[in-house]
Amino acid sequence: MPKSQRLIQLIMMINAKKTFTVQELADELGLSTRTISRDLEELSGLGVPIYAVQGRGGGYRLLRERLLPPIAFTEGEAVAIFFACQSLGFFGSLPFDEGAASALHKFYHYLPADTKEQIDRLKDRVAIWSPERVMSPDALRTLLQALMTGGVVTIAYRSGGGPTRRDIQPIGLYASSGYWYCPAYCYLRREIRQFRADRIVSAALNPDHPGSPDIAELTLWNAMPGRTGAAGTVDFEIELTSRGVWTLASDNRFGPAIVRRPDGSGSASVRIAASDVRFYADLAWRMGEEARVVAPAEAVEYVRGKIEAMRTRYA
Amino acid sequence: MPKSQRLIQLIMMINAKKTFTVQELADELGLSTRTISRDLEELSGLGVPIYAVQGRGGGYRLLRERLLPPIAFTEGEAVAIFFACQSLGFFGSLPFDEGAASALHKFYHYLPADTKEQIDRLKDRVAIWSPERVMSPDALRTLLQALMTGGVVTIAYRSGGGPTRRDIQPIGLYASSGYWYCPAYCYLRREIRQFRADRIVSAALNPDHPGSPDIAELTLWNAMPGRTGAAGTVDFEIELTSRGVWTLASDNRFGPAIVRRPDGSGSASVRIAASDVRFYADLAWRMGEEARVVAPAEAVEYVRGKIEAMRTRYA
DNA sequence: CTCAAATAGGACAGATTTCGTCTTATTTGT
DNA sequence: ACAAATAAGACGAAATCTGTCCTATTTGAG
Repeated sequence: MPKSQRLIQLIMMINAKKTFTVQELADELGLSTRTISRDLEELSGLGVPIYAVQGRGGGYRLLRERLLPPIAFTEGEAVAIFFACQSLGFFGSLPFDEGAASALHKFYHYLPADTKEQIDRLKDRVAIWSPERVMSPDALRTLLQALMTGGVVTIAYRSGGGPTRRDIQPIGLYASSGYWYCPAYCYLRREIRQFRADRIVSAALNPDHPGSPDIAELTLWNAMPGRTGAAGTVDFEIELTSRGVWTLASDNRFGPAIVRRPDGSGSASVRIAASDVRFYADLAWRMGEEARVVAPAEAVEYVRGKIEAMRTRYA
Repeated sequence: MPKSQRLIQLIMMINAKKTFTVQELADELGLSTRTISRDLEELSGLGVPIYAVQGRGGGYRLLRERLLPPIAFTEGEAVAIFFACQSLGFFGSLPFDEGAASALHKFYHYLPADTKEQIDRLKDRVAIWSPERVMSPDALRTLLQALMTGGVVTIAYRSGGGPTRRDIQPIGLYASSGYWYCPAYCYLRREIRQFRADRIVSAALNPDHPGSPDIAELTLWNAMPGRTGAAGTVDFEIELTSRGVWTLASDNRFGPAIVRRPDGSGSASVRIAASDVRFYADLAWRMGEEARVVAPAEAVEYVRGKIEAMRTRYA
């Protein structure tokens, strides 16, 4: 095999191992150690971040960097990666932050001139915003670490009923409309719950609590549909003004269920878990006069109660 | 220069040009055309996506791919890029979709085994969700294209007052809490407006309308603060129950302004543009009994009116 | 149709690099 | 002190690479 090809093969082999000795590589490639030694020297001069540790137990190491072999990216791919990393940056306070930032740099730097131009033009014109970046990334980082090891985290949580302290075993971590949520098994309540990361006041790995392997195996996808409509379902029905139809059309809960009338107004009926009635009633409440809850009776009563409460407050 | 280094230099040179002839490279490197020809052959066999066009005016071309030189990525960077691309995918209906997907593939494929494991573990446990993916990416793609060329787009828009048809010149494109917004100069209203992409029924580039160069130079950042509080400002003041404090603490408009009382309740006062009073009153309305608008009087009246309207509707 | 500008690729001798072996020095953990 | 590693110089033999000189083929332009 010609040297040029061997070097590339070497990069890949190095890439796959963390540490290695010259002897190992020499055996694998059927070459003398001297040759490999020279090759590594050359690679090093070429920018591959390896370094040598002399002495017994020594060998070559990768400088905590894992190099990618010279993959070719499409222009489109490069642009996509750029924006993906950029939006990750906008998200603020998230586990991969620095990684994304430095990748962005390297990436941009090595891009051909005209792709750079294209990116320059778009970079100040396209963005993915997340409304806030108030929380510290510490909690997120801890949760992420627990997620990888399947460990348990002790958190101080600002819940609706006041601050609590509890052990949780994270199952996943997801961002939605600007917040990070962490579904986790709560050892205090003995069930799977969702925690909003910005309400976690402090978080620390709990090394004494082993955690359950069963829970460590759960993923976002099979933990989420936990909304087992245990107590049965009801039909939630609302009347909408024409403006209400317009506003709610883009809602992903009601939107698809809207039935429009010729005059522009409409109605929507969705089947929901009985336990979610209040939640949906609150959704309808937000719409103000544009929506009127028709069923179930419980929801109508709830809204009426709310109206009366408001009247009293504003009397 | 040894061949191995020359090959890498060649990759970079190729990367910088779109097309080139063997002669050019030979001159630049001071080698014979035959050698360069052989080198290119080798590079091609190595996976560099070049192809040749024979005949007069021919030469070598890059297969619409721009290769990156062999950059080394940190493990952290690789993970970050992976998730960045993944979340881009979750966003659905966005211009860089396929690019991100295929980059993801290449990336994953070439990753070292243990980084792969790490990613595998996280991939089903960490996600950035966007609530919906209802809209077709066509409109977005058109807007993006106009953004790059500084062109004008004719859109059919489902606005609050009913469907309209207008020419707009896009200034930017951003995603926020699950929606795509396009700030653009509207030739119908003769001012800069925000359009929500999912309300754009159809969009097509308007080649007859040249568009204004001034507007093409605007970016998201200098177009957004257009909220020039022309008509003066007012203090918007609300009272909060303790639960109200808890809920609103994470709001980025009111959150920082909340003043807590010993009993857990609180109040918040923010200075806003006079024209935004209704908007803020609606925000407060969503909180139901947990918040009571105190000032300005206009907002209090607005809420009272809303309560009465609700009473009537639910009578 | 013809010409010029490209790539495609074979053959071969001579130049150059690469490789293995041998050697010595140095570092470092046990 | 020893063993296991890297570091690096020297040198002849082997392998590769390079340039030159070919011939074919493709393709656009006049």
